[in-house]
Amino acid sequence: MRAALSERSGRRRRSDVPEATVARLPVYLRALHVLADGGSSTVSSEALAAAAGVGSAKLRKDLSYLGSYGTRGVGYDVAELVLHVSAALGLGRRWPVVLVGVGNLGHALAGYGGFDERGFCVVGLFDVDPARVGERVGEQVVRHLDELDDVVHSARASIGVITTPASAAQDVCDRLVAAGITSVLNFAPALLQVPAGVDVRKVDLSNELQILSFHEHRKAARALTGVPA
Amino acid sequence: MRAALSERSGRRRRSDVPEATVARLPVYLRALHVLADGGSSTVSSEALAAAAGVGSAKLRKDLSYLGSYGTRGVGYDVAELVLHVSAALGLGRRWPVVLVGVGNLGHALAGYGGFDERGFCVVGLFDVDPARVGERVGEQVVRHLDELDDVVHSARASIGVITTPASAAQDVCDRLVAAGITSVLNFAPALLQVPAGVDVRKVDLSNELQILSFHEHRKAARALTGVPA
DNA sequence: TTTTGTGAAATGATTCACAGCC
DNA sequence: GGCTGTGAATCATTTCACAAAA
Repeated sequence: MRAALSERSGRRRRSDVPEATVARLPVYLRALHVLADGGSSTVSSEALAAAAGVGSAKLRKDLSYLGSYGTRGVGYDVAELVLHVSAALGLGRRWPVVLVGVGNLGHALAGYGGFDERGFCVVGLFDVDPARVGERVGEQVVRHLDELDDVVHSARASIGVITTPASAAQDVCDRLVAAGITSVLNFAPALLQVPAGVDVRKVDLSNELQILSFHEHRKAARALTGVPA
Repeated sequence: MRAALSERSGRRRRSDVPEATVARLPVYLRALHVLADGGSSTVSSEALAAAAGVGSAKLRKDLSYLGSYGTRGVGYDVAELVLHVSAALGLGRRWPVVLVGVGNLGHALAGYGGFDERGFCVVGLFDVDPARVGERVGEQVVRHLDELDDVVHSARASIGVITTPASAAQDVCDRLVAAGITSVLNFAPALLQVPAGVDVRKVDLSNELQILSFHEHRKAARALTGVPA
């Protein structure tokens, strides 16, 4: 028996897009920008799908969750589709982002130019190491983590990036959430515990390498077992 | 009409693990190491699942693809399971890795300690910028990209990491593949074209942020539309 | 009694294939 | 004639729920 949600419908609502589709929208958006820069004004699902590295049927179905923005017999208007995909991704505004942990990786990410071009801007860099506090990185000066609340509130930031060692990640995450952050991008190799309503995505270098090594291993085994192709 | 593969069976073979499961094995492995370091010698699927952030049924089914390594009524032997999961991931050996593009991000990754602890070792750093060639980073000296073939062959590397700008990524990828690399981890925001038999995984900061902004946007919309919980 | 391992059911994602529109 | 949008079919993944083992 479940608490009565306002309709336990199996039907998909107009505004909820499958997770798998959401994860591909940024890819489509980037492909669209490339096409626009290349001078295309319209594009077929076939061509856009090729540029994005997916099948055309998948692309069309993905876009259909956002609305019906193509023209049969013609294709999609590139500029128009950029707007619709951007809107779906919430890129009508610029999102302020705070980053905690200004070590090697934090430095690299803070210096990454793509931030501003893609709808985000770094409004605060934080660390606990006194040797790093005060250092200038890009447009920002590294602040002590104690100033997190002030910055998150005054910049109205809701997205935080964690680039600390694993041992500090949960504590930092708790402080981010306490300050009002509701989306976290975690580069630390640690599982983060967060309250409901907070989204976490994780990026982990060694996980990715281990997934590749699984496949390498399998390929090597195949070669030995004598599978020709 | 398809070329006759040696049996077009719908049945899953003993040694092929679903992709979704493969992607979780590194997570389980890390959780197991944490448990081992904490002194646990056995663990139940419930406890390991909690440590890994998944449901216990999913964990058990995932592990069941590797074999039957638990004891009913007891759980899994931590040390033994570490060995089995490591073996499945192909971590019985150390994988040599080459990295191309020693900018901000390349520097950061090259300096990342976790490499060696997790079954990998960097055997070559490459760049085309003469200003960077010769620079010492960690244990390695940055080489010119022209030396790629030599190093890949002599170190028998099969995994390559790309941390160049997007504009160089495809060319670098082609050179990696030509040198014999068959697994690529791509940090450049570009779609890579590779021949069959080569695996590519992509990590993209702005994609991740845009996925988060999608959800932030939706949360904000929900709040306005007056959804209480 | 406790906990695994796993068929079977349920859910989610992808692909097919074509009606409908330009 | 060409291409989108989308039901229906297929395929993949997750969850359920319980028999079997220790």
